[in-house]
Amino acid sequence: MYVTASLPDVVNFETKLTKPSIARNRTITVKPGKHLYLEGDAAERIYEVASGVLRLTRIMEDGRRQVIAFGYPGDTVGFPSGGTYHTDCDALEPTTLIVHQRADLESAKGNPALHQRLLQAALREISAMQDHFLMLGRKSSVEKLASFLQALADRVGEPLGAFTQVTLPMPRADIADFLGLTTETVSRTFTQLRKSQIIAIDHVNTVVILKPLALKTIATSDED
Amino acid sequence: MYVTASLPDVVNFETKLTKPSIARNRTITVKPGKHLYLEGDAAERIYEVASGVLRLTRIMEDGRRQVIAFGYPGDTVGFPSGGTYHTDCDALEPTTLIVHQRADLESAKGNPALHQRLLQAALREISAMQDHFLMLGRKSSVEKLASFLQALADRVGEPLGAFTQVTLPMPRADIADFLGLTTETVSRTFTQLRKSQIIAIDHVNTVVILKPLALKTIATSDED
DNA sequence: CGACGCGTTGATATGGCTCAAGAGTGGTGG
DNA sequence: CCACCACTCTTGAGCCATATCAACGCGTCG
Repeated sequence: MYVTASLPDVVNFETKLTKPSIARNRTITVKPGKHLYLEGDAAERIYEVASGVLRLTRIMEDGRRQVIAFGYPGDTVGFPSGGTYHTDCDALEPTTLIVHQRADLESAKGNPALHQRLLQAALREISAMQDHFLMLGRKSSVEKLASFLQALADRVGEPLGAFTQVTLPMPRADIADFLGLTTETVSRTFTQLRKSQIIAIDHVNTVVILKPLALKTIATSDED
Repeated sequence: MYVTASLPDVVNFETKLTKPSIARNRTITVKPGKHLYLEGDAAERIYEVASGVLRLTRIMEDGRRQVIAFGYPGDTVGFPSGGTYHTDCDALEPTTLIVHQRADLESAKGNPALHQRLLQAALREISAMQDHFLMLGRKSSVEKLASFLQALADRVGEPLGAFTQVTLPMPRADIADFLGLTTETVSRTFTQLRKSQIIAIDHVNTVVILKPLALKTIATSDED
């Protein structure tokens, strides 16, 4: 109903143990465009992003879409509720994931340390989502985009000379659906930030932050 | 900075045991306008609403506000992240709460059953917030208000003859800040739903749902 | 080389915001 | 019990930010 991908060829399992403290985990890889899970699927596994980027989306019958989150390395996705997933999840680039069992989150019996890790990830998730609410509900388009770039820079920015460079693995439409805007508005807002010399756009998906302070000021013209 | 209430007189503790399976809990009451906690406070307790209604908010420096959620009986609030709360929380009406210790959520040692309950509450919270994203990012004002009324009706609606009645303990401004609108737009949208005979407004804060189907259709003109 | 997908830009439309004025509503004190 | 006041809600008029509709450029791939 929501997607074209068929599940069986979605993932490639490799039986590979990680740290002893987080034993029994496997690693899988997901290729761009392939779905890790769909809304409504039975949620038996929880995934920790090791490399790559995931995209979590919610889609309405009429096609309107909301990108709930992007999953970067260190993020954990697939928290179940009522035994099922509540978003779709696919990969924006080749992504490797550490697979955990739902039971590892929901019970401390098996592996207390892992249980603790997953629990803390869920709590961080709640906190992050609360931030995003403020963004969706109360920020202007520049503030939204500035916040978004700021967050990416803090998280996965790479130094480029004296500046910070951010690579955007997602198309404009995804940024729009994440921020509650249209692609046109996202594009215009990029242009606006570029013309005011706050950012430079190398390649379409490569942003250099020229004035970190100015960006931060716009992004947090509000932050509590 | 954010509020006028002083903390010390916020709560009234009663040492009262509840079910044996959830022992060691206390009940507290919070009066309307009093804060249960503020953003940034050390999060040592988690609260389960027994009666009344709570309001969770996030406020920006310039005063813009987002209502993150309303806490109705059965809801659990105060999930910590990094040891602190990430919203403000106050009461809309006299509210009684079951107090849990942060440790009961973060460790299964003390009371496994309670630990499980709190964990499931956190997972439900994540799921509920994902729904709210779609609302904030992608719905029109009528859709937002209809969804809001629909959710309240499902949750706390009371039969009134053949119809369902919903009491709104919060002012229009709170509904606006929850839905990412202004009070004026909320008011106009109420009028719109009233004029189209979908709802009736008895007293300002008492809504009767006349056409449940029509309301649901508007609310989920999108639902995935 | 052509076609398609994505991004940008332009022109116009519009939903919801802002500013402003009134109408309910509830509380308080004379 | 009523008069007043403060506050919330509603309604109106106009405006503005973002959406919509449309054209075009650019890069990629067959």
